[in-house]
Amino acid sequence: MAASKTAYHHGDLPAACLGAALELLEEGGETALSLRAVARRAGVSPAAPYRHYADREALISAVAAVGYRELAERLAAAHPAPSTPAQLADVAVAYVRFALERPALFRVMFSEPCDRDNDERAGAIAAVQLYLREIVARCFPASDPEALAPAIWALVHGLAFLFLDGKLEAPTPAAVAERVTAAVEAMLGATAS
Amino acid sequence: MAASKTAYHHGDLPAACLGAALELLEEGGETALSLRAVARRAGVSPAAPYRHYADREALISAVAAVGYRELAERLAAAHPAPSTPAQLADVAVAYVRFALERPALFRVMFSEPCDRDNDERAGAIAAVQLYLREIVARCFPASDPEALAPAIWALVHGLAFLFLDGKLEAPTPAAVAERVTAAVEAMLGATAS
DNA sequence: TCCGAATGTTGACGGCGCTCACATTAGACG
DNA sequence: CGTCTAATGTGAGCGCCGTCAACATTCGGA
Repeated sequence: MAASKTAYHHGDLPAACLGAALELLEEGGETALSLRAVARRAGVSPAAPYRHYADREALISAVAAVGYRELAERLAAAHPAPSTPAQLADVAVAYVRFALERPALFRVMFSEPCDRDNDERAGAIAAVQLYLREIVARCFPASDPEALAPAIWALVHGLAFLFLDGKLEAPTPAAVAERVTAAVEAMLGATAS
Repeated sequence: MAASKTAYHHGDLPAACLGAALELLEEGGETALSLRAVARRAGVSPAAPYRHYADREALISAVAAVGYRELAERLAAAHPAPSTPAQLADVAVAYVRFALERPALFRVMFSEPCDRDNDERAGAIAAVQLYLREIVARCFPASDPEALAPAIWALVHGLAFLFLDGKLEAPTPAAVAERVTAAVEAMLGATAS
């Protein structure tokens, strides 16, 4: 739009690449996310993205960062500040639902060695951990959050991946939600009582 | 060895490909596992593997199947028939340790859409589920295995991936084991009591 | 012994990530 | 308002990849 007059300089290639990458991911999965395809979609030569992203990994990290933000929004929308196991289960369902609705994005967020040098990703992870610790402290005041928070994250994260990879089956989103709440309550209901 | 006289027909190319694939995976991670590299290592032309594996996916599925067998062995070695939460925790530690010691193989086993048409993979998954259900029935006779077994698998599986992807930190294998047992007991100790 | 089926080779196609030399332009500075 | 530099995009090209089709070789049964 703002750059239509020149046709040489794009205007905002970094953002355009990010958008194109997210679209490609949605449409064709991880494999469809190639730098060349991104460049094509942005209407630019194959080498242009390299001015803004060091390599494919860098673009993917940027995509992952977007994913972290969207996941955080979804969790907050499920419940802003859960304080009971049932509310925690709602957040867990939102987590798994996000994974199943945007599988490629979720995989990009978590299925990579996750280079430490990316501050944005590291920050997002730290934020998740802090967020979880608060929830656990509210829901289970008697527990040790240092042990329970990672355990809960692992439980939910594991459910997400097992469903994603077809290791656990559930025909409908509602069935998924049911199995997730069942799993969470099977573990945490007991802990709470 | 047995095929050195002809030099045209390999002798057992499928097995050689599988072996080469596992080696490449160990040495260079997922990215190093290309059909061409496998063919090179097997001392054969790039197109030869296609006589035995329909495509890259098929080879990878075969690799994954090997991984499932090895994982099963490791779990059985940790404890043949766990019947207490502590013994279950040992199995959990073995699971996570396997993931961390052979990260690329573990990723291949679980980080793929897992095409349904592969009986071998589907069978392996079913076996894991059955195995787990038995353990749960032994450890927590009062519980509903239908809900608890997937939950436990998810917990351990999630721990494995979070460690693998650097989302949870632990400097040494011993520290990993400690965190895993802590997580398992934080959840299951309460359930058992 | 001979012939078909199984197996391996050669060569090719398009796509990929990435690099380098070059072209174009924006924007700071005089 | 002009000029020069740094930022940005282009084009060509490298080696790798997955995959296929046509061809060569060999094994095993009739």
